[in-house]
Amino acid sequence: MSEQDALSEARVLSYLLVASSDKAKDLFATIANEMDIPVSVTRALCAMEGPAPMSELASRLRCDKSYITPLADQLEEMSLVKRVPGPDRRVKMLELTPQGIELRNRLEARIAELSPAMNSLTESERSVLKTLLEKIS
Amino acid sequence: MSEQDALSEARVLSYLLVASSDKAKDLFATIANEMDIPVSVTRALCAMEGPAPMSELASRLRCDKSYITPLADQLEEMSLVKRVPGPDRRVKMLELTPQGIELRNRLEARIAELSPAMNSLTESERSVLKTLLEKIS
DNA sequence: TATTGTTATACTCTATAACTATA
DNA sequence: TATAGTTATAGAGTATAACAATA
Repeated sequence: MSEQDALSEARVLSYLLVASSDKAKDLFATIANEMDIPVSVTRALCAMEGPAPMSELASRLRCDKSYITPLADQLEEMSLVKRVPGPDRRVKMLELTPQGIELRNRLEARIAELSPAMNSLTESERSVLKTLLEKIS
Repeated sequence: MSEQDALSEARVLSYLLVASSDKAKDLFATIANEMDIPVSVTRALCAMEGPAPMSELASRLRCDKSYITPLADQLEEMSLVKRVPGPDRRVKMLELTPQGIELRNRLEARIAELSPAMNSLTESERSVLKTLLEKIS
């Protein structure tokens, strides 16, 4: 591969990453709209596993902590998560409620139905993609 | 793979796509900041190849055409592109100027230096990633 | 003094809708 | 009537900075 091709590859790959993530965001928007809930809520649910400090959700969503407070408020109002005490008294952990888990499961199912990654790739391709994305994240 | 794992995979993969593309956007922001130009300009330059209608840039950037007008104005003010006549008189094509090409080359070089995709993946891994991303785009 | 989360505010990005000119 | 681009405006999403409580 020539040096110029290598440079051009960097640009194209970065552009493709931006484009495909925009597409993933469109998918969240479509599903959020179907389910009549805010996109921010769907993204938060997809980023949550077990109980974790609010600051960890901020880092997973790559946003400022000040964005998490009203988001967590909304999630609590919708009874999807609850704030629980953390290891020290400054920390508040977010924990999915049973309703939160149930909604997250429905989200997963719908994403699986609509996602181009699920529809256009084989199982082994998805596995490779996941590995590669994890390497660059 | 169990059915539940397949669902969870869909969610995790979508989350990873969003996260990695956000990271790619951060990269553009960092470089734009270094070069003291707007992020929108860097993204436009990376999405442009030969002369193309303004509407095509909109579709490459996945934005509304109304966003392209002021962006093209800015690109012209910076002497990076010029509007040239298209196949019919409604269409305006955007064409990179020599300065535009020069800046795009510098952008490419900087992306190649900083991009996690270039730094953390081998050449063959990048090739696979590009193929997979193109499949789902 | 440093850190977690909160609050109030401001800003950036981008879309919507109405418009002009071509087709 | 439909399409490409333009304009003015509005809205969503998110960050910044100052603050409170705790470490």
